[in-house]
Amino acid sequence: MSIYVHNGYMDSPQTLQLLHADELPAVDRPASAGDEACCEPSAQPSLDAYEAQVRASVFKALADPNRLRLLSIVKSAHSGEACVCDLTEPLDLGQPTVSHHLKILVDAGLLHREKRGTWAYYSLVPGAIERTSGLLETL
Amino acid sequence: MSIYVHNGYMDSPQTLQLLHADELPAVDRPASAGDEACCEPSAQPSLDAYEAQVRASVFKALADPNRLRLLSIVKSAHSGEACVCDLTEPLDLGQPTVSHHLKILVDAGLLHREKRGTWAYYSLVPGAIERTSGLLETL
DNA sequence: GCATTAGATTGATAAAGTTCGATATAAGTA
DNA sequence: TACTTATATCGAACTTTATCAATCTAATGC
Repeated sequence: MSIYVHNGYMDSPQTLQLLHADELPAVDRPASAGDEACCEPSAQPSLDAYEAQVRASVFKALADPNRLRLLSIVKSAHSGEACVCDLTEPLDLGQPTVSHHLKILVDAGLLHREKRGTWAYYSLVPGAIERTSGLLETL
Repeated sequence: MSIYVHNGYMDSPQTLQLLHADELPAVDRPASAGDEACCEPSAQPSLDAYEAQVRASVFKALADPNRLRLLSIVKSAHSGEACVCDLTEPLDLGQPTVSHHLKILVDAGLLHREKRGTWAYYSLVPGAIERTSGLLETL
C-alpha cells in the first residue's frame, strides 16, 4: 500500500542527492500504484510524490533572491569560496539572516562549508548546479 | 542611485522571460554600484538584486512538489497536453487547488494554457525547461 | 430558457518562510 | 584568564503560501 501526502501540509524534507532516507518526509514511494487518468492516460511514468518532494526541496532552496545572490557571489569569487563577512555586506542583510540562508543552501547540497580558524568558508559543491539542472530536465 | 530591497519583505514578482518591466517589484537594477568586499573581492559581476528576484520567481514556481508533478504529468502525456480533469485525480488535490498551481506555472512561463470548448488544456512552453536550466547555470 | 459540466476566483485558515535582535559558541589574542 | 571577533542558534514578528469550501463564469446540451 502507498499513502500519498495530500490534504495536510507536508513535512519539510531537505537536501539534494546527499539525502538520507530517514530524514525524509511521510511520503511513500508508490510501489506500483495503477493510476488511471480520465481522458488522456499518461504515457510515461511521471514523478511520484516522493521524488517530487525531494526535488522540490532543492528548488525551495533556490526560490529566494538572496540565496541566488549568495550562490552567485560564491561562484564568482576568485578563490571559489567566500566567508560570511564577504556575503553580509553586498546583500544588505543581517549576519544571522545570511547564516540562515547559507545553512539552507548547505542542507540542499548546493554549498559546502569549511571552517578554518574563526572563519567559515563556503564554496559550491562541485557538480551541484549541473545535477540540479538534471532534476529539471528529467521531469 | 540604486536602492536595494533589504529589510522589508519583497513584493512577489512573477513570470520568466515573458515578464513586463511594469509588473516588477521595487528593486532597481544597480547602475554600477561599486560594491566592495572586505577580504575576497568578487571577480565576476555576480547577480544583482533585480535579476535575482526575477530568477527566484521562476524557482518559486518549481518549489512545490505538486507543481513538479503537474509539470511531469503534462510533459509525459502523449498528446503533450493535459486538461485539469487529468491532473486533479493523480495529485489527490481539490480542483481549485490544482487550478491555482497551474496558474502559478503559467505565470512563471513554464506552462501554456489553451481553452478549447469547456476544457482548458495545459502544455509545456517549448524551451522553458532549458531556459530555466540556463538561469541556474549562469548564476 | 434551464440544467449541467469544466474550470477559475474568492475568502478563510493554517503552515511555512524571512527577517531581526539577542544570545550562545568557538577561535584567536592580550 | 579575560577580551575580541566570526559565526551560529534562538525566539518573536510579520509575510507569504497551500489548501479547501463556496461561489462565479463560460460553454454545452436539453
